[in-house]
Amino acid sequence: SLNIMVNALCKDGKLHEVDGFLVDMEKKGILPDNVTYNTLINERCRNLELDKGFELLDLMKQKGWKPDLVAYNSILNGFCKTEEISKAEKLFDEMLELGLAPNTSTFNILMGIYCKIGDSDKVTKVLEEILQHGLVPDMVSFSNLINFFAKRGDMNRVLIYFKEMKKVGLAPDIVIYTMVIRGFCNVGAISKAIKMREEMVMRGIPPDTVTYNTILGGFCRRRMLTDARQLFDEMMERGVSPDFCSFTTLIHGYCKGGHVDEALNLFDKMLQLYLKPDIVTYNTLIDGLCREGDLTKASDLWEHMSARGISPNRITYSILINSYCDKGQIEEALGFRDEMVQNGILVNIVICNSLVKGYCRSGNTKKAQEFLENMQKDNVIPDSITYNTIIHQYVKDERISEALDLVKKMELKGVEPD
RNA sequence: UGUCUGGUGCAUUCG
Repeated sequence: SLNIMVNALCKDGKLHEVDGFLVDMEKKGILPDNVTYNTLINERCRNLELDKGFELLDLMKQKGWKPDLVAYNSILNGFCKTEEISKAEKLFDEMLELGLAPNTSTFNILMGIYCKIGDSDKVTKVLEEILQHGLVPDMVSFSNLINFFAKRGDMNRVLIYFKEMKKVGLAPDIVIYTMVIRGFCNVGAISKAIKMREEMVMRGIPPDTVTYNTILGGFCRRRMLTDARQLFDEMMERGVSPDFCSFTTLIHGYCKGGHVDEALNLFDKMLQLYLKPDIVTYNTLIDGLCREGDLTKASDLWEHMSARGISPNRITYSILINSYCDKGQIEEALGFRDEMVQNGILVNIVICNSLVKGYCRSGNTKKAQEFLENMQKDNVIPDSITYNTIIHQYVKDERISEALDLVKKMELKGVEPD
């Protein structure tokens, strides 16, 4: 019951109240046990306070408790969250030396790290290790695997794991199905995505709003706006209400398809339904309007947004900056950048790349190249897009030798030309 | 009583 209380306090984010509570309990003669310590260690690690976690680990040893697998898993998870991979790997080896047999959770934590850094070989290896240790991958393992490979469009792998999980008696849930659908959409296999939706319905898992939004996004990316609209209407009929994401997705589709008018209609409809547009909705529309050259409406929306208490974020600014850069109006773009920085938002690589383009378009490749050199001072490292932008401009201007020089330069800097 | 993952929408070059 002490542990239940401690656990409840941790889940409520009231870690600071735990110490007092433990003191009170100690007066009554109730002492923490290893589960108590594990709970606290885990909470500290989740809050990225690994040093505190280790302190607790020492404390529990002092009190005569032997840290068990759960304690180590918590700390391992802490290293995972802070992406201290070598420390995590070291700790894992230590666990083995201590004779602590890892469980599936241990491997899931490791797999999580490799997913995060995008190391697909290691991800696969962890799965093999699970099997080598005589363990069984669980729902979390499969979630990780399917999510990871679906995002990268490796649908062969996704289907292998999807089948495998069924084989070991795990029923894919709505999230798994949606991840698979998203993967198919990403590789443009819309019909397979739709088949998946049918399968989930057959298995008694009706698609929810997120599932629909995923398919909607797939249609929109492939410019299948009629299908998208049909699906959107179908949602209503089936009682799965479109949410603000559904609207934004469709608005995005219409904007990219050059139907900003229809996008604006949807925006009105959204307001009528009392669905609150968020910053993404506004950004999407502002981008669409800028591309149309309708700066009046774009700035109307900016006002509308501000009036509703939503502040422009880095992407909002990048949209405006990019719009001016496209037109070669570098001074206006720089003005917005300055305003942004004054508002405490830092430049990033996307914005710098836009500005490089702005210099190129205003006929000043020299300035563009200067800017490229200087952006490192802002802790922004030029990437292949930065170089490509200028190279393309040189090619367009038939200044081939300068283009080749820059290719050499990017190779020298360790940026891969494509 | 304690440990692990999760699904949808916005900006930069070329595509």
